[in-house]
Amino acid sequence: MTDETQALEASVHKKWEGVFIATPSEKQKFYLNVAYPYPSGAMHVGHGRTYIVPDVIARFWRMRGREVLYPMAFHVTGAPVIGISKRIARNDESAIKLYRDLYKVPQDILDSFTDPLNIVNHFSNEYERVMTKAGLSIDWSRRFTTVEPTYSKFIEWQWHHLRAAGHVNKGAHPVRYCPQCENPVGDHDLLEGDKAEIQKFTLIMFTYGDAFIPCATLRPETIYGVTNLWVNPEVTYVRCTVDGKEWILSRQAMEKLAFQDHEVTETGTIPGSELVDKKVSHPFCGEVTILPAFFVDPDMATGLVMSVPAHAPYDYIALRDLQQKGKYTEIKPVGLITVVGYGEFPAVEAVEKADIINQDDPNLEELTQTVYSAEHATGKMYEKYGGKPVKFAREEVAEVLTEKHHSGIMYEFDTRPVVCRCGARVFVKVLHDQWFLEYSDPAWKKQVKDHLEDMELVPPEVRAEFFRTVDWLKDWACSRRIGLGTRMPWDPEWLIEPLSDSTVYMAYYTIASRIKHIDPSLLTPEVFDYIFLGKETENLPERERLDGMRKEFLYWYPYNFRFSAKDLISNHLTFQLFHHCTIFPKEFLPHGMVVFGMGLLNGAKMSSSKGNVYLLEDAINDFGADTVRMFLVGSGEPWQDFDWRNELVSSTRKQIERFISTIRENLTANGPESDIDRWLISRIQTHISLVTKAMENFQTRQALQEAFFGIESDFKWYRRRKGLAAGGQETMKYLSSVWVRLLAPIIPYTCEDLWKDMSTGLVSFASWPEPDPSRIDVSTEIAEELLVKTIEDIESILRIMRNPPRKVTICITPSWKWDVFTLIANAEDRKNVIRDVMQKEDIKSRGKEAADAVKQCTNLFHKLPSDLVERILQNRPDELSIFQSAAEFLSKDTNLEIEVSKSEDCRHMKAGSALPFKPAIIIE
RNA sequence: GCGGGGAUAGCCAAGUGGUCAAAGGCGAACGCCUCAAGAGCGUUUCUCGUAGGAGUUCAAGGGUUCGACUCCCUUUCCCCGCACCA
Repeated sequence: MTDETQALEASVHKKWEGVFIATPSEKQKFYLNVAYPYPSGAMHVGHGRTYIVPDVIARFWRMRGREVLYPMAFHVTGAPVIGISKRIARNDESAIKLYRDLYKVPQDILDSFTDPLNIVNHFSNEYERVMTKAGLSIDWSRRFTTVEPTYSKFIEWQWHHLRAAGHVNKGAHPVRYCPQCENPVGDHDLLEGDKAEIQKFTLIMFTYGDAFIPCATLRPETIYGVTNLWVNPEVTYVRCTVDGKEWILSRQAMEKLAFQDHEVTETGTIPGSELVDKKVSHPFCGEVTILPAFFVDPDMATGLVMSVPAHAPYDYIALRDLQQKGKYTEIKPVGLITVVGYGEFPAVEAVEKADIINQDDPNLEELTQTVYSAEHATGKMYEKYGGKPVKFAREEVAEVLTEKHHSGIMYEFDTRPVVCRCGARVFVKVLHDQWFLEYSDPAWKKQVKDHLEDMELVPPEVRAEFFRTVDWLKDWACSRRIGLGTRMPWDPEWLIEPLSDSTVYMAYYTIASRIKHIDPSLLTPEVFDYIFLGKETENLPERERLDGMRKEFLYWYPYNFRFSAKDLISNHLTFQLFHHCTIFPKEFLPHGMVVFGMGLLNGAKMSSSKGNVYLLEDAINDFGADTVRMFLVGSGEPWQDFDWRNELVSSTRKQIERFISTIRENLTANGPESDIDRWLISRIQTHISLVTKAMENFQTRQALQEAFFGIESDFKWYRRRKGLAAGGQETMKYLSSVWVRLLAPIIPYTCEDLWKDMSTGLVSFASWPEPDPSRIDVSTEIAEELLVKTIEDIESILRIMRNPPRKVTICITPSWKWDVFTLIANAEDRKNVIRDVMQKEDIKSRGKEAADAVKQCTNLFHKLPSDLVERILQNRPDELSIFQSAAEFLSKDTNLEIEVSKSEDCRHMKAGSALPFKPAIIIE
């Protein structure tokens, strides 16, 4: 960035101090907001776009005379900063490197990061500083963080309502858990196995003497087909008391169950080999034998497996292996499911068909999947087992087993190992007394869907995804043991989960600057009931202040648009609808959402940990804020993914410089006005309309294209037509004034600076240009279009000519061809138009010439853009005088002698090929 | 795997049945200007073409249609989400 730009930005900043504070007024409001940041690091250019695009929209509506509220706050609840501060305290090298080198945190501040609050405080301030630097027109008077006592009071109020509505309930919940850290672990905390999912197995309890042997299965309905159990003879199993009952299972399984809600005590061991050939029994399959199998993994579920050879390829293969050695030949598969495309024993069939050799065959896994999916999709239980489709029977059987036959649940990862960052193995732990938000509630879902129908969603493609998300959401564990945040008002042992304390804060913004003046201890739920719901209670404190807040809320709410990247659709953006629907009456429900695409840096994902980031502040320092803004806006529409490439940014800088010098020159222009001035002014009206429309639709890129390049290219034509003559004084003033205002939302610094020499006041609050239909001059525009097209044709001919040209003759079409063209264009019946036209006396009399003209005009009609055809029909141009008055220009422009004549006055054979809007061109 | 969205010239992108060889920007080439460089301006940028034209294209394959980048089907590839995490 040059010193000049730096000085410019600094001087503009002074003018903007405090001016974007939004206050309710007589004006119509426009309230937009963005998902607030979690300030655990520095902003990069991807964040930049997230806040700059809404700023462009905010600036646009402000200029259109709306009272605009664009607030910002900081989300500091949750656990990440706690981890960060621990790592810094521990002197973890990669953490130190990230914060010291990439985020450029000074050493003394870094030292203070051992307190997590210092991290978020530091970066909140950084965010505000850099956002301001980027020219964001944010009302900072409403800034808050989510750990302030005042905000906590607001959250408590919100949660009272959620609970009163019956949406918060208690339950147990399986989570990934690290015994060493004594904490649940998320994806980010995992060294290995971050894709592992928790699977829910049903434990089928086989009776073995006085003990149970539990077998874990995902397919409880197959219990009817069990022919034997599998045990690994090389493994030593344990006997233990589980919740007062004797179980036999692998040691690993015992350890796992201890985390899953069971009281477990080891009482002895038993070698697997000892279990071989022993009998177990279950009411649903009778007595079966335990057989040896080496595929049984003691670290998978219970370490003992029930065998259903009819429907499970592994079981069949293991059995076949044994039987081929002449053992257990009396055991036969027992079928229980009919499947489309398979016979009595699908697994047997599949295995034999695939030529599986033994139980170590690598293709077995895939084969198993195929059989399982087929059975799940089309399988039906035998009549004697209920006859229901497998997908329904599965749950029903599990239920019966649980209720009557001692079955329970065991959770297990689908892939292993799962390892915590600390190096310890991760287990599935069942957390108790968890609070849940019941997003599964169909009635609640319905409320949200009904409201979604009425919402404005940009781009429209995301609508389907929102509906899918609502359908798909299950109960959400919303209480936490660790992290920063607000405590559950009725159960202060628990903290409110961070995504769940950030769903209605858009309402809090409306009162954020006023509520600071009230002692938090006075902020009872009744106070908020009054502010947000208008509910009166006796003895409300600070009545006057509350009235002020009530007024603000009523003025601003509901918000007009919320902006966020698309990755938040499946949680935050949908959550906030759920919460709004419960807490606020219909008239305060969100009006719209704009969903952004993701950001790339040099074609790769931006990632702080991989060092693939470009900090927003660096970008601003390197190129200037306006350049960064214009590049980000120009790289794609908000909902498209975008890619930041440094080498492309510098040309944006040049464009802004070109704009500045054009405006500066134009302001000193002192020429007289002429036809071409009328043309330019006419064109500007169209540009104003198009830019306005694009902005209204959040098409910021389209708006930029139209406002910058659209006007620039017309201006270039204007300069070309003017030649050396000075621009028209009034026209240039008008152009500059409109142009600067149209670009002000996108490059506000540049425009603010230019504006000071053109008008009083700030361009940020100047009125948005309005198109003036009376200044549209259709015939002048048509005339210029004719010239442009003709020049293009001349150039196209010159390009392929070999001999040096000297003179160009332009032959204008006779008016009867215009009549033909008009008839064709207006004809309702496309197919017979030629015949109809040839019926006309005056045309028919011209014979072959007329017939040719009809064909050519038809052709031409199809080639010209339809809107142009319409315009030239309504304003048939006087081609002769257009070319006569432009002859001098054409001559200079082409550097050739130009002659204009009517085609009937011209002897050249080509003269007859003249058509409407396409004069014959003869170059010699 | 499941759900949602995509694939257009070197790159970013506009374009939803004819008006499309396909807007605009970037990049590149050439020309003008200049002592020169840069900037600026102009032209070109799928292939061919001594007259404003012709030919082959819009991920791949198939289909509907007088006609498809645009509608339908299949395949391949890319992005987002798949949860207790901001």
